[in-house]
Amino acid sequence: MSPPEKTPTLEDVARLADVSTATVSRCLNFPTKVSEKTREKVMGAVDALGYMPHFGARAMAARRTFTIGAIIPTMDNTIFARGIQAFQEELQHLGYTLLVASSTYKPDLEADQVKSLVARGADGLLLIGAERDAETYDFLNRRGVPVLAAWAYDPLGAVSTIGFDNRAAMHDLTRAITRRGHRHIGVISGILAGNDRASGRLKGIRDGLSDAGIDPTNLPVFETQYSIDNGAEALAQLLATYPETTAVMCGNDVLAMGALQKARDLGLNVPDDISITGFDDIELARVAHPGLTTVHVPHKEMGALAAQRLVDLIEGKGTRFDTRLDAPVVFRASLGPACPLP
Amino acid sequence: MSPPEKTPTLEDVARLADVSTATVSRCLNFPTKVSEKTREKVMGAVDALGYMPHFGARAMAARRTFTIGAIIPTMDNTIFARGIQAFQEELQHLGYTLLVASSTYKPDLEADQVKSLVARGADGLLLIGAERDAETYDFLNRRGVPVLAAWAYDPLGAVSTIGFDNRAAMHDLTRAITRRGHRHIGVISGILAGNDRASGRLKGIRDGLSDAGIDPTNLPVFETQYSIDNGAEALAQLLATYPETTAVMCGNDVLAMGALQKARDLGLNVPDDISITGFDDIELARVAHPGLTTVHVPHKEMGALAAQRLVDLIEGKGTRFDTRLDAPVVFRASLGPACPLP
DNA sequence: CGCTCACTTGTAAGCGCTTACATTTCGCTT
DNA sequence: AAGCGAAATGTAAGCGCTTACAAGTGAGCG
Repeated sequence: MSPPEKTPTLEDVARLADVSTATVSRCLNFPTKVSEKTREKVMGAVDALGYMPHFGARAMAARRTFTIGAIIPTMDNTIFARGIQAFQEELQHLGYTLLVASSTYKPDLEADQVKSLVARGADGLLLIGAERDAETYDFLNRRGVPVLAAWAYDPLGAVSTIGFDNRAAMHDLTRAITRRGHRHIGVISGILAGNDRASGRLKGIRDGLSDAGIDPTNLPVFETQYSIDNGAEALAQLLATYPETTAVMCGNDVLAMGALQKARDLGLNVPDDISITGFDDIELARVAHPGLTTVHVPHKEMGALAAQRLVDLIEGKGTRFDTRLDAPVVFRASLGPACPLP
Repeated sequence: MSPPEKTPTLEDVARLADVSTATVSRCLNFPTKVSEKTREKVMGAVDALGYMPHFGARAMAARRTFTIGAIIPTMDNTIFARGIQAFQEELQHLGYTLLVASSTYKPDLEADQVKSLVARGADGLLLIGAERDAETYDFLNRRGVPVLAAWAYDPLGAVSTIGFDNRAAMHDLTRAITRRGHRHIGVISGILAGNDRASGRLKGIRDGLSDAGIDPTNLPVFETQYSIDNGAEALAQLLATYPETTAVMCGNDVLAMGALQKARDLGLNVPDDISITGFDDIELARVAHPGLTTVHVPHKEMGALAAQRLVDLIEGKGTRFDTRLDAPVVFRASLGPACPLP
């Protein structure tokens, strides 16, 4: 085992190519600013040495990193995967690198990660949802770091947003359910505290029920962390407490999958005995049996657009963007007959 | 909108606390090396200014980042999520930060990311699987960057590994299947090229069949990327070509889920008409209907141990580790009766 | 009461890169 | 052939932090 060789530096390259460090730097960053001949010499030296610029040094000298940070609540399920994937692809396209962190839905962890990403030199940040401490936004603002809140649409909020209207989408879905004649509806929601998406969705349900003349005051709401198991567990509890329920609206598809499985385990037929709906339209929703009626979130579109907007923000091509996307209801077999209309 | 204030530097803190920059630095990095009194002064100044050390500068000066990079093939499904989650938690515990990149199963993209992570100053790297270009390992070796290959066990390979024996695990599962009397077995595998886990698993199947006196030469193998849809599609093709098949072994749970759904769509009963097995034991496998017989991969244990080993490697507390974990078969309803034993 | 030694603190030299500014080179014009 | 501006290159000053080394400060000791 030979001792690790000193990693080559810009200076080594300069020496080997017999030019100044400035020329090497220019050659790497602005190839056109250098003559054909020297460019070849330099590139030859770069290859020969296997040189790679030291990121920290570059960040320090250039005050730019071409890195963007994203903090997502969880990597544990695929809710955010598609969107982030698209975000990252578009970013790469635009010449930026993505750094992802996961906050496990903890606001204070998120706050720390914001600082850490900024300390790491992130040129901009993608955050999920728009609701968070003003302190965090202040910090970012003071530092001059652009932020984009995705999975959210709030043109009046503190920062640029891109997303859809969680409340409106769930409102639509609720209307579809009440129109089918369902009167006894239960909700399995994600944890509401500090999660504007979850609370927006719940609001949509309540509003939808009101519209249909159903008093949402005593709406059964079971709040639990997003996971299949929790969804299953919640359904069991829900039905134990409110056996008259004919439709269960879940805060996302993962919970709905759990509910679906549990319903089957309980010997219930979906949708004949009970209807179940989700939110997100992840792959699973489509292949589930029965197919899950849910709200389609335009993950890919949102991710790609988010990248563009954020880069625009970073490069000063705008100071505020709010983009609203459609999140239509997708009807599949899990929502079905319940009662004839009254 | 006020202009972004200059972000405070170590020097600002030093000035405010009326000490030298060296003292501030020491105070932050080795609190014990500084007197109680100055520590308070300094920390007061740090808070007052909202100071955060500039990561790049620190990396450059200290030649350490306390950052570890991980490159996983995909974030698109939950295969790696649990393991990485555990890895990250343990890392945090040990005072390190995790940087994740996704290679989308492309070896050359992975190679680039290795370089990028090293340029970013990663003190060590976690890679998935042990099979890759010697060039990459050479590079890492020359740079003196420790690597740990997870989801792999190969004490003779180029680098430290932690994982389980993919071949042996699948061999066990195959034995269980042949013992039930299945003779017509089909395989839905992940892409084999450049994926030692996928090929190890296939080898395990072939070996298992040989053991049972079944010639694996003409074993039907459908190779496809990991996704539910692809699993479904592959099952359809498989059954169209080999209708006599009574058991389908899938390269992972995601493929198996697709196969399960498709089987139902085709009006087949699992396991009465056909048995289906997976690999990984993700949450879905347990709640699926019927429950999926699969190989349990000790994701959490592997992730946590990987963190410890890698940090040991980085801190010079060893130069080579190979850890082998158990990956037992988990029997659930998807593997069932087929034929009475011959 | 002066001296040693163990702590604390300060000084200053980089770490590897970018970039404003100075200088040189080169192709043309006159 | 001299002169000129544009293009190419070099010089050197940082960017914000760590750390070897020097210097200062007291407590404890004879």
